[in-house]
Amino acid sequence: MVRTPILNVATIRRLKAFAWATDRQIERLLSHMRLQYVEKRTVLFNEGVPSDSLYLLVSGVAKLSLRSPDDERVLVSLVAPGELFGITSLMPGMHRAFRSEAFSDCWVGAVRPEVFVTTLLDCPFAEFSAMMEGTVGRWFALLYRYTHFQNSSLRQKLALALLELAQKFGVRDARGTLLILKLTHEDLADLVGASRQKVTEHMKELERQQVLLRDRRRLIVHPDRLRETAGLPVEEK
Amino acid sequence: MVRTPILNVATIRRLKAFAWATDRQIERLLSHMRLQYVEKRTVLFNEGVPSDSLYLLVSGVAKLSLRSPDDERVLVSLVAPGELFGITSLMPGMHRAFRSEAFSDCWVGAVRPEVFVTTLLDCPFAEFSAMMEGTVGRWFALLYRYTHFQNSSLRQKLALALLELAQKFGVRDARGTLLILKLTHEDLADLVGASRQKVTEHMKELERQQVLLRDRRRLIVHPDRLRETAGLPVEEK
DNA sequence: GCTTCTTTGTCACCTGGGTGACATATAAAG
DNA sequence: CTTTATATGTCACCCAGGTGACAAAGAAGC
Repeated sequence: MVRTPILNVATIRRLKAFAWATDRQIERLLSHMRLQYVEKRTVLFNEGVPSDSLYLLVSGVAKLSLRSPDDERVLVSLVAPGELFGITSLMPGMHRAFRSEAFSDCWVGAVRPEVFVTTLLDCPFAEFSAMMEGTVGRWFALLYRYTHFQNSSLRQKLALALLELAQKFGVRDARGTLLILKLTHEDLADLVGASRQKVTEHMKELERQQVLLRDRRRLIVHPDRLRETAGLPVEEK
Repeated sequence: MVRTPILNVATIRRLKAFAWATDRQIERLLSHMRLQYVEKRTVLFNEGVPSDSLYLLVSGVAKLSLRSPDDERVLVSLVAPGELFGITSLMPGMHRAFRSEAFSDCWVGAVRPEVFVTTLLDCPFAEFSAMMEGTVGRWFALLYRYTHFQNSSLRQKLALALLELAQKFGVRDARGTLLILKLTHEDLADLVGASRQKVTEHMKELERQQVLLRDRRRLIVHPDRLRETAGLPVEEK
């Protein structure tokens, strides 16, 4: 039998969660928090689904993971009691980046992100979340790339890196997406953590496969084919 | 000769920066922004230094990098015009995670983070930054680990992952830091993106070297020696 | 034009870590 | 105390990618 934990200000303080908040704020927040028991191995949310809740791990251990190209699970992080997770919910329209599941039996508190922001910060949710997106949103893209690097071949890493570059520096072109940057193979190698020589080899190969082409020192890439070689589900954002 | 760009609301809109802000807010922000020209290869800030400015890339390309254990440079990201960078300045007392330098000649605008927050969001800086730290701070630790994985050997990755776990799940113990978690080698393998077998081998080796020891199925690690095998500067944070 | 520097392309060779296949421990279940 | 499942150890073998070395192309300077 499982004893339901008591969630009050003292518990929160012991967990060292919301350390910056006042007792009054925490009380208000708790009154909006749904506490739930999650059995080991149960999935709380899956990557890709819309995110509408923010979670506080009260006890147990939670796990964040994602599926890599070759269908392996990458364990991104283990969540400790007192940690907030499901943070994509703080950014408007952002979908879950990772799957979350209980690594052991857990007690989890869930709040709506709007409630979270408006109780702890005296500011409209829409403004806060726009701010978050504008500042840390970019870092998420980085985390995305790096977590997906795990268990990927050099070819896949290259494709992933080029995709990110295409989003940032690409302009539409008759032949594909032109990167307005002069990148050497050495730069690319540093970006994906590989040797210059192997990057050269793979770039040649990608050219051969029509995934990209070069006009002088400028790259023109074909995003759809890049997604494919990166082993991503074709289409979507 | 270099022509100084004009920074006004129209320019900002063209750059698609601060898309969520009103014209008035942008005007106020611009009045506090110092515009500077940065020549290719010039370092704007180094990893590890206190962060007191937030930057907007106006033109050119900037580069974020870090030094890996074996003293190689890891190119973490290339920054495009319109992007904000130097975001650690939004979190109190946080030091720069990466070095930033001009990848090409750049024009960069700098603001104090307090000004940034208080002009764009009607809320005290201290509250906002505490909130940021409490929510996205954890994600930075993740990004830190993953960027440092680049160019690291399996042994170093393991050490890095164990360090992170020690911070989250460790309790002081006579013999070191005890991880209150039962982790299988398979879990560790998923965490660092390696095969179970090799993890077993390296864990044995780390035991032999007194970097960690096992009490039944619980791990006791020695953080300082872990830092060392991870190739990190010993001590600090 | 020639010279020099940087970038690309292609080798041959080596090594860290993946894979499959076991044996042995340890824990859980009955 | 058995039985069964799950974790750990160890090995032989293979391969992606690192390393060094060098040639060929572009760029840039003079």
